[in-house]
Amino acid sequence: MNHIASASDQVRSLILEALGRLVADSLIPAEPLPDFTVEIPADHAHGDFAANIAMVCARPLRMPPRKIAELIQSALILDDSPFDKVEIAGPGFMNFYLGQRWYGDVVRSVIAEKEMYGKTDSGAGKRVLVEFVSANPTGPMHVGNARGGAIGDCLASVLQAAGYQAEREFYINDAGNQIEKFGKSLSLRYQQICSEAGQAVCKAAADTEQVCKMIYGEDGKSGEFPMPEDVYLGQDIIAHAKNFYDLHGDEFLNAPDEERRKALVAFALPKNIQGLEDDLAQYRIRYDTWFPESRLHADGSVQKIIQQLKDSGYTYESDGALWFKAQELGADKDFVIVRSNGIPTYVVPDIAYHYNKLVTRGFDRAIDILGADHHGYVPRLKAALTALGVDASRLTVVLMQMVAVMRDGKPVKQSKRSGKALTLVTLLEDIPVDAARFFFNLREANSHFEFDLDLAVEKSSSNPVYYVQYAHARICSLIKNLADGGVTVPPADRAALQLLDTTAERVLIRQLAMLPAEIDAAANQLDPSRLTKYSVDLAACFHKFYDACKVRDAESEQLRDARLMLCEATRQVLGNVLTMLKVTAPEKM
RNA sequence: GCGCCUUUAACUCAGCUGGAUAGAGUAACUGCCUUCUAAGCAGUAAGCCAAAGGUUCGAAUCCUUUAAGGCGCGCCA
Repeated sequence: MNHIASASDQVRSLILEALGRLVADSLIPAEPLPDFTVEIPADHAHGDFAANIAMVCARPLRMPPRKIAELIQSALILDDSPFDKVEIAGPGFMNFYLGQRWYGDVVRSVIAEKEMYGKTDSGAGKRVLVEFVSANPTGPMHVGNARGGAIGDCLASVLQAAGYQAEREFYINDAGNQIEKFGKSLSLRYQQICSEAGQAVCKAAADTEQVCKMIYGEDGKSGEFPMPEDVYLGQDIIAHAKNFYDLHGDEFLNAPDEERRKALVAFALPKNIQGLEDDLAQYRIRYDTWFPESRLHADGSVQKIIQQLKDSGYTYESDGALWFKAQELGADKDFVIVRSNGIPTYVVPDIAYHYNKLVTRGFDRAIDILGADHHGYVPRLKAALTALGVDASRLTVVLMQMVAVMRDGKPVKQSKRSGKALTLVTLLEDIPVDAARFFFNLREANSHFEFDLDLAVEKSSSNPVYYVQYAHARICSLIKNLADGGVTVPPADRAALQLLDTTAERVLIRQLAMLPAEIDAAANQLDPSRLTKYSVDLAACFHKFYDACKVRDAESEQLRDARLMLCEATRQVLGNVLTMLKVTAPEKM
């Protein structure tokens, strides 16, 4: 039950009814009315809902706003409404104040609806595919993937809570140039290991890890084991080569280049993909689908898309390559889809992939979580979909700004190529999953994010996740204490709940009431960080209530029971939100 | 050169479709545990909302210009 939305709707209809009476009594002229807003004022001294009807009517009615407000007020009938009173304030705002019954109803709803409380059906069962992380399987995941993971996973949860049929998907780039590069890198490392110098290292080193370190050297490419420019240098590549060597010895050393690379990729790639799956599982992310790019090549989708693009008339040949007229469809410039060497560029599988999502599999919407460095590519992808006759607005790309990793107050360079970037796994060795997920979801995707390593490693109370978890643990402990004394949470009782009338109690209840509206807002704006912020606010409301109101030693048993119900409702809501964020809700800390 | 993003307190950031005296958390300083978890609460101090114009009853929010920073602009992915 969304008590906020329903109260807000009632403000609107009460005003419209009042205006109708005023017109009927000829107290105001029958003019068409402009739109007006009903909002929740920042300061609750200004009521629980404020309407600007009088101000927006000033011009068409040619009357001062406060005068209009007074007329409307005199015509309002508040009986049977959730409101106690209406006041006129400031330049002509009409401030509506909720009555005690409304507050009690919120608590009753939460307790009755339990883990269902907060869910809405705004999504009307529409099928949405959320694709996120989709990290390159040629190496480990980095900090940016950690952010994308937290955002994408929570967004999917939020959409589900808002009544969408949301699925999570990981797109595996297991084809194309980067796989070539992967093979080349593995092959070179394998050859190095087979070499005399490599064998010497293997004998001298105690284990594979040490072999990797020694071969990697200072920067991964110099010293005894030089590497060219266009390869992956990370130690994980060396480890794969070494493991492959341990299995096969040098039997592939003199094999044709192509064959050696193929064997190495076939050996290493599945391991990497499994690694991604394991690491993400540790990060509490489980995908509905792992979709391999190679499938689109194998089933002819890529070739078919090229033909369809040609048929659309939006292609032309130039310099022996096939170009797509993206500019005519809103993108910044045209781009190549098939190189002069006959190999399609990376965008083609991408187009085929999104076509697969929206047409072949028939999702109503596709949402991609991408790093901001891909922003230039989005209009191109959309242009291609448009050419294919797909409504491009069904694809929404949520861009996340880069994560700036800070150590000792200075930015840490994230070099992907040298393999020295901070990995998700390393990160999770230092900070708990709860903290990482919460932290990466604290800011909206579009905000530039500063990740302070020293702070994250600290595990200190400055991390807001503890603040929220503490509120939950505090309630659990409180309820347990009372239960030990024979006092259990009573069945929702309307009369008792009327007693919750102090500021702290009412503020807390209003915050409980906000959950469904927050979920809808987060789903509409594709911004799951709203829920994280909501949980912090809710925890703050509870801590204040806890400080201001005694439960066990309340003035009366009835009040004690009412407060106990409020605690239970708060525990429920905190739990519901933390579940969505996949952060644990501890019973004690 | 062109495009996208950002600029709010000492630091990290909120501020919903324009609304009433600009918010939180850190850090600083003051108080509050013989009573339900002090990982908490209350308070003090801290701001020319990057700058300048414009739109209107009303602007941190919308428009234009400027400045600073980040990221893109390949027959790489």
